[in-house]
Amino acid sequence: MESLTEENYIKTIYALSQATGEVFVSDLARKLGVKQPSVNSMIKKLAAKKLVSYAPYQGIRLVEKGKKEALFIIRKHRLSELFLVKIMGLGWEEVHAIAEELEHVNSERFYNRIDELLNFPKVDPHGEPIPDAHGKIHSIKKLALSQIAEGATATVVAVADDAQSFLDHLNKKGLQIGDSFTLKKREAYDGSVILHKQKAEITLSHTVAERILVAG
Amino acid sequence: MESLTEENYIKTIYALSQATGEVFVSDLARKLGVKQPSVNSMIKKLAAKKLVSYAPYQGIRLVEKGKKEALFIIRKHRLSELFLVKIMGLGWEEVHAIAEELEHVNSERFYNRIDELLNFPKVDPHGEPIPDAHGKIHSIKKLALSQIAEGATATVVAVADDAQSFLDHLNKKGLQIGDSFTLKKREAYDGSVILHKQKAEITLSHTVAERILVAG
DNA sequence: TTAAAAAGTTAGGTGTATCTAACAAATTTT
DNA sequence: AAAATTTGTTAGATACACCTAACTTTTTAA
Repeated sequence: MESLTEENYIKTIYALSQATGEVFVSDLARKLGVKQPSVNSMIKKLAAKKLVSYAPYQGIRLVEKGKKEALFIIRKHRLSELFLVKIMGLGWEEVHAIAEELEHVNSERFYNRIDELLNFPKVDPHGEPIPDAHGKIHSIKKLALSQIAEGATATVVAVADDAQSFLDHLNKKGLQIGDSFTLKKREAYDGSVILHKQKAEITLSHTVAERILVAG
Repeated sequence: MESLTEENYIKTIYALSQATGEVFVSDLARKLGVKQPSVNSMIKKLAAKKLVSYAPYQGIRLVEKGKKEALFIIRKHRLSELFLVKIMGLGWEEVHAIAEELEHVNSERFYNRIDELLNFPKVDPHGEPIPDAHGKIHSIKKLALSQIAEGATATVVAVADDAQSFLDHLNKKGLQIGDSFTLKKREAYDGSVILHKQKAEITLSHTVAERILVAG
């Protein structure tokens, strides 16, 4: 059984490693709003518990046990969000903060019941996959952004082109792996799309949209 | 904003003072499963925050601010229990433990929404009154079943014990909140009672009858 | 009314999670 | 290659909530 703090570290390590691959002490400190020495000692502790592996300047990595932990926390978070939207009738933009608290509730019974009431959902309101009761994530179908429907919400999960120029282009547009958006409009004559990502509006050509893989 | 630990102290002080009037350091230590010195220093802290007043050998008392705190925690606990039973479909005997965790969730929005969905209920699944959004309690006079007269008719409104084993016992006897009955006979030698509930005859020991609260 | 039991206190110590200050190692920039 | 920046470390301190051991005060029972 991990402490609330340990849970937050593990969850954040997972999230950051999904987003950027490598997780440094400094990244984690920034994300958690604590100072580096705090992260340093917590990482040592998590490493001693065999939840993470770590070598300076090479990043923190979750090992099997830690990854499993992370998936269970994420399961609780995402089920909570969906539950708050679907059953409690709250708005998807206001549920994150509440789910941050609910995710630390310690009751298999509670979460399995939510799962059941929601009919074993595969994704949360942000389109993120929900790990099942065994901690398994059902591999999400990846779709080209160019193929999704107007009005649909999705999350960028991969790119189909590794070229520097392409990635630079995405950076300039302000789009990266992990970003969720709603497809606002598709122009019929050239297939370009207008996305809404949080408050920003992003326009992408069909060529670019074809190379972005989304799920949701 | 109080810490989780402080919340638990305040809630327990309230509960014990309802049950027995006076709350001693030793009572609180026993109930919370900590040692007396721990309670001693926490009480000092709560007193410094003007949440309780305390004099050795005279008991701990919640002052206005502390009482208000307590009522809000109790509101969250009882709304959680009712919510777990009514909306999540869990059994009344299994919700106490989950509500212990939910009650520390920090979201007015969440609890007010539950309140709304449940249509501003007055009592929880154990018949205990639920403080409203302003911390006000509307209560009815409750009497121990062990104290009512032979021949009298009454309705079960609450239980004075949340223990799983006790609730299971009541379920086995076929008695729940809201049931009406007539007290047919009280055995003089051991205080056990025989109730008639519709056509059924239910026998309860004195110990059990003491823990069932009824309204006439 | 004295002895025993219960109630409460202080002193000093533990583990957790954080901090600042000072320093060291690696990477990036110039 | 030197300088600057980023990244990471250790050492030592703090607040919290708990503990044990030793002690005192009050209440209760013999």
